[in-house]
Amino acid sequence: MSNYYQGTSRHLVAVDCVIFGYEDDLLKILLFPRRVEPAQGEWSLMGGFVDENESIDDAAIRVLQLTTGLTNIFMEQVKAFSDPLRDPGARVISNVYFALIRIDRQDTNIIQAHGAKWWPITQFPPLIFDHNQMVAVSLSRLQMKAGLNLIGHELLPDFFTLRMLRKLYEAIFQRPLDPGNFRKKVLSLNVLQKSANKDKTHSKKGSYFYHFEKKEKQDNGNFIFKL
Amino acid sequence: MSNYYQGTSRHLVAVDCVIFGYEDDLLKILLFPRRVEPAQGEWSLMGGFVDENESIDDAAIRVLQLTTGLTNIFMEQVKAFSDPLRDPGARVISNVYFALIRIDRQDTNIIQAHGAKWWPITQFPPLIFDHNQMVAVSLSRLQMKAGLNLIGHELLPDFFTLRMLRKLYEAIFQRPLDPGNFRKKVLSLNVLQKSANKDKTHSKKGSYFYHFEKKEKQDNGNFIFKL
DNA sequence: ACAAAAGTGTTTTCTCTACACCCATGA
DNA sequence: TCATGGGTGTAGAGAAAACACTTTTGT
Repeated sequence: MSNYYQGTSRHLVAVDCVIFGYEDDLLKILLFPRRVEPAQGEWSLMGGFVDENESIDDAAIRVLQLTTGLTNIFMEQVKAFSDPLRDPGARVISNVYFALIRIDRQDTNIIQAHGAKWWPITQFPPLIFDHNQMVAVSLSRLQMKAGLNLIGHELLPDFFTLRMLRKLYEAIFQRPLDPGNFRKKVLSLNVLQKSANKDKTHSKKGSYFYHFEKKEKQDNGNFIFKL
Repeated sequence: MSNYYQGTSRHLVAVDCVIFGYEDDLLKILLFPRRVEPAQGEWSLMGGFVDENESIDDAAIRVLQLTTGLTNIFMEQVKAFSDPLRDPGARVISNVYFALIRIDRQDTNIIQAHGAKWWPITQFPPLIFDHNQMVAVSLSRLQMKAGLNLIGHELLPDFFTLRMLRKLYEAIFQRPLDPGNFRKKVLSLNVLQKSANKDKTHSKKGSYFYHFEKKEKQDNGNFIFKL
């Protein structure tokens, strides 16, 4: 084997996770007070370093598991942030992931042990380093994904009303959507199954709960919503 | 400053570039015979390691400059490939970029000095490691981008016919496009300026040359073509 | 009875698509 | 004049948007 690889720089490589959740009709992100210097105590995304023998995907999965107690989370690589000066503590190349989790399923103890807090995407404190930018890029990636596929499975409880799904999309795209048109569009995709029960908390009439059909015949390739 | 960053693994970080060009009505990629072991002599993307004090963007720009002689190239980060075993020579995390260059502007000497060769995207030799996958992901990213913005500025000569632009899109999406509809759609974007000259090589009547207007008022946010 | 949200239907507008058809010109 | 690609026009399908209207039920 050659020594081609010798004499070249080696880098600290990290992952940072933009963790999205949905609660109280609001799209939220999970933020943590940073435990170490520099910028100790300030709000940041949760991250961690990539180990010798794991892929960065695996590193992100590990970080998510440690911070939320959840496995099998939907998650997608966003992009790498690599300005040599982005982290004043050291030269760290960070790979950003966005994750979608169901807040109702998280392990509250683990979350609290980290001092983590859910913040609305429309109103969260300033973040360290380039983490604000990471959130912004992740949100637009989430919008892109939500326009391509019907998400909700990843963010809502098993059973949800069309109102909830619409509110979720309104939170993601940050604009109101016509209830009637939304309903027609979503149901035309034939991936939702109506249940027998109704949610009566928001209206006298009540709205039916739906849930996602088992086998995902998704990836229709067409856009659901204009962005 | 804390020693939080100590004791963590350091990694070789590389960039690999999927270089797209357009020639003879074909979308092509630029491939290189690998100069070092392992897999010496086999076809691969051009890549290089990220130095201590450069961003990975800068590393990609540097690699592009070294291999094509071009600066100021359009280029976009695609994703990181990080399987610990992806490179049998060492554990290397590679960030893939796709670049769009005008073949007519490249520095032929530099290209030839590397033994590089342009291959049609529809027919190129097997590549080393996970480079085939890198090309596949980059192509679909290119399709996404071409559907969002009108590209062509990055791949075509300054003056081009609508035929050329259409052929480019046909090459990118790998399907025929209706000439009349394509013309109407593209011209409705109001970013092309008709010139006085005609190209008579493809028809007796000749087709006008167009060029992109100076100030890009692009990013209309809407899709140009269904994917 | 009424208010309020769930749910349905209708109308208008816009875009995509297919395809017919005219135009210009070199051979 | 005729074949060929350039360029224009048009009719139909389908989707999106706007919005009127009906249903249900707790208060």
